Amino acid sequence: MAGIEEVAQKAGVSTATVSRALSGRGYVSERTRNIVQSAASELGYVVSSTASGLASGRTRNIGVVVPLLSHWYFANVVEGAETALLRRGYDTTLYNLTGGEAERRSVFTHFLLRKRVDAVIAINLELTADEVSALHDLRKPLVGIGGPIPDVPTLELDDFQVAKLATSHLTSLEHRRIAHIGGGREFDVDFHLPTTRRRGYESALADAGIAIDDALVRTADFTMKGGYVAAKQLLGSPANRPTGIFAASDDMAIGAILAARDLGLSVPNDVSVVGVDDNQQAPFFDLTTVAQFPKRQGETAVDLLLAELGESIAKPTELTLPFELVVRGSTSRPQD
Amino acid sequence: MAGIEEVAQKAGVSTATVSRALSGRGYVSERTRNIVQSAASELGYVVSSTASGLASGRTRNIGVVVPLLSHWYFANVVEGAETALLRRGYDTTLYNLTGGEAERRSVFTHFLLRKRVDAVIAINLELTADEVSALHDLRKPLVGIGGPIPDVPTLELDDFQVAKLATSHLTSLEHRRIAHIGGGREFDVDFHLPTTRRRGYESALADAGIAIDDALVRTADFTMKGGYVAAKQLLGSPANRPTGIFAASDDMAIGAILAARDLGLSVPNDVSVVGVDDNQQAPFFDLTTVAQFPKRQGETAVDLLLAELGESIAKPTELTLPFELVVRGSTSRPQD
DNA sequence: CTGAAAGCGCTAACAT
DNA sequence: ATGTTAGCGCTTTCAG
Repeated sequence: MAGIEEVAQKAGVSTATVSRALSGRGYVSERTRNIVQSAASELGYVVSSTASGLASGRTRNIGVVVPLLSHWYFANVVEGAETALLRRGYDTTLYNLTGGEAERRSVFTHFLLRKRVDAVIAINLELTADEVSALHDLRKPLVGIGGPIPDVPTLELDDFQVAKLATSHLTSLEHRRIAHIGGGREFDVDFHLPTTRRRGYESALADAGIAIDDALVRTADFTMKGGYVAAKQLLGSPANRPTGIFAASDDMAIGAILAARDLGLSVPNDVSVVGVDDNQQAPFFDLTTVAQFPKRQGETAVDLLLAELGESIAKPTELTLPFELVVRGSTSRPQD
Repeated sequence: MAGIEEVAQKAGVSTATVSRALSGRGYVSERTRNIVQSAASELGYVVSSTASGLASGRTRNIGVVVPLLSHWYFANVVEGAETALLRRGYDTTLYNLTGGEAERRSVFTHFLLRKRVDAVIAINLELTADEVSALHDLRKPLVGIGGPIPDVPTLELDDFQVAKLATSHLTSLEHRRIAHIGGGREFDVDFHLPTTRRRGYESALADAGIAIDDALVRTADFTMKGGYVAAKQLLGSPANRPTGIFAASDDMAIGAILAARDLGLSVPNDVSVVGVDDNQQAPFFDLTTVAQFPKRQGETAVDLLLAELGESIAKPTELTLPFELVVRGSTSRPQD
């Protein structure tokens, strides 16, 4: 375990120069840098992050906080962020808040404050003013993904437009009876995603001159099963069966497709289905959906954060996340 | 940002005592400890992990290395590990190796060596002797999940018995024509999981006096689509259609169920299907499967590791991971 | 059981 | 462009 001293000796320079050569801060001649770098790699020298962190106040470690790692979306955001960070020489320290209020509090009052991280990415978390200011007091930059947090730059998906796009796809195919499977009230905490998506759906209907029919709106829990159950209700009703369904997630949309099949209805001939996400299963089920790009979201958050930390990175100016309609085989004009 | 000095002052003791009181190492009287603790919490003092790490050589941070975070299994193992670590006051630093050989090398020759972590959990990675000894030279304990690594304690699932259990479930229901959808050669690197599961399948058949028929063995890529395609082949063949299918993962098993449906075959009446994993979708598809418990696997790895680090934790003695047959509606006696 | 003081290994003025 | 040196904020001997 060689130390900086040995590298300095071997390279015939001072430890300060070694530090400068290896970290890239301060002036070092090309020549010296090369000498130092080869000395370091010959000795297998790697800086001690604790020593460097103590001396400089920078750890090259970013905290990433998620509500539930085992969910497709979060795992992908984290994966994207981790990859981008690693490429820049940063470590990723993960905080998964599945353990309830006490765990969340301990993360924010203890773990994030012990100066292990230079900055924090908060995914889909509505941070309290206290949580934000504790971090700001420590001069830790903070960026959010998924919804507005006061005083924090946040990457947001325009859920209204996403829903409107999905629904408009159906109206443009001349569907008139379009159902919506959205999220229940229990998912409306934090950033009101279910309500916003529902409003987008309604707006698209309004644009097409279609009256809103509450009987065509169901709520579920974002799972396949929830979508299945809701779709059974919608499609089983003898009168007024919808010819199109907009589900607020791919999982629910896939549930709806399976429900249609079980009722002997053909997708898309009898009923068209659109989802949101473009998750792993969407291509297999040939699902038309509005894609969002969680990995890229993680990368963008990293760019934003590192730019704030003063790394030479073009700071993303657009904080609105991209989305895109992916048309596959689950939608078509209504039959007859 | 109070420092240890201020806490010491407020509590009327030396910084050494504060350190001992807060870290729990060394003797401190009950009374003093209480005084120190309240002084610390009143001041909002949290130790600086860099300073503490530099002075003590311990970071209270564990590195977790996975091949692909966005996969159900890995996300769950990491989630289990993170939860267990957080409870013990440890941070989790994540390394996701999706970026290929260069990334892997940089993680092992650089990131893991800069003394940011006290120990490493390697999930489903066949570490080279060099990788292992680099870590051992730094006195970093290492535990593996998923396959044997020389000189490293590793939690292993007995894939042979898992496959045998799944297949025996079918033979015990008196199926005689049992197909297997396994993993292809490209998944046989690292720990030879596909081969081992196939041997378990064959062993169960042998026990039941059933001859092995290569026409009933297909390989796929562990996805729904792969399972679907393989099952279509198996179930579409006019002669010799199997009455049971053992798929080496739930995703492939679900693909097989969907293939059967598309052929107009009923599950389980015309064909029974068993998977491995008990993943999130398994209950919805009413899939009989051999469950493994990734979250618990992560927790067990943490217990093993922290015991090696000298934390007061009962060291798990059983390094073989539990599994369990979960019988749902996708299997029954063959009809006729 | 507690205090004094010497580092832990590096970085960042400051000087040259 | 490089060297000198004083810390960074703790932990841990060693004394008492």
